[in-house]
Amino acid sequence: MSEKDDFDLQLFLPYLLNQAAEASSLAFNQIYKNRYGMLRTEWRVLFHLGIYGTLTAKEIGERAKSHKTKISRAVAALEGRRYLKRARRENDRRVEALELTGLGTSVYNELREEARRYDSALSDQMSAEEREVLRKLLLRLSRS
Amino acid sequence: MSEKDDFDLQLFLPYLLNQAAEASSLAFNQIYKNRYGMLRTEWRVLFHLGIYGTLTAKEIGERAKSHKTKISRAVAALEGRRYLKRARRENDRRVEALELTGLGTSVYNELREEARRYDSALSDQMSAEEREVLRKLLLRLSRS
DNA sequence: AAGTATTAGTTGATTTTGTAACTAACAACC
DNA sequence: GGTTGTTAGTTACAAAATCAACTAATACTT
Repeated sequence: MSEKDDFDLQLFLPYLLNQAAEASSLAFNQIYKNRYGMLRTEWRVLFHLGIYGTLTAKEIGERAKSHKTKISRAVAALEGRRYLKRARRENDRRVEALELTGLGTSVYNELREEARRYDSALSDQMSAEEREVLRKLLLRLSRS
Repeated sequence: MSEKDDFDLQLFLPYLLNQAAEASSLAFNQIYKNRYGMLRTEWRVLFHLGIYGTLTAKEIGERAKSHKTKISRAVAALEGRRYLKRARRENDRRVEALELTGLGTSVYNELREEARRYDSALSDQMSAEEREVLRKLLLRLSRS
């Protein structure tokens, strides 16, 4: 424990953010992983489609700041599990509109409820003002 | 942009934290990666040793919450680059005490200065109180 | 002191990610 | 209308992370 140097890694924001992100998503990861065999990018795609209805792979990638190969693979996996379907866009046949199936929607609904509960449990550890400050700053950092 | 669902992914803490963590470490990653060819776990090990002087692989793993195989490989890589040296502990020959070499120390010193600058640039985007709240909450979330 | 259990750390196989090159469709320019 | 450039998405290969099995040393138990 005795430091020979006064740099505090625990206070270095990129490190601290990573530790907090990892610790605070651990239990949620287990849910989509163990219960539905989904990967991180897969649940993100699922949520984007659940929330926005119809999107293209490119749009999801931009929103989630994920590379198109990751999205491509996640979409293929979700399609294989019959959670989503693709529809080529007639006026531009490079693009495909992605949309959840009934099955995908019901999985999304379940996971969304889990997410709500999970987020509440985390948020309960802070006051309303703290929560506000935290969300504001994290959003700011996400954009920078 | 039109949502068909009112769940806000941008406000879901595990997601938001991950986005913020990723965005805010991106530029720093480039520094240790491009300048020293280091990987994430490698700079973490380097920093732990730079800060605490001497640690075992196990201790680093506990502090950084990283699995021992990751640490083992990072240690091997840093040793190969002559950034650290190992010393078997005589009273318990399973354990090795890890310590930075002169070269490792100087790399650590440079990176530490980069980290300080980098952290200041991020912190400058917020008020002193905001910074305080953020750090406090992130620490709390890291432990949970 | 022999046998079993633990612990520190490493290695190998599998899975996942990242990078680059690719295909197919469209756009722009001459 | 043919060449060149761009865009959406996929595929192939390399790099890295994860998980399980392993070795070597120590600790417990009888």
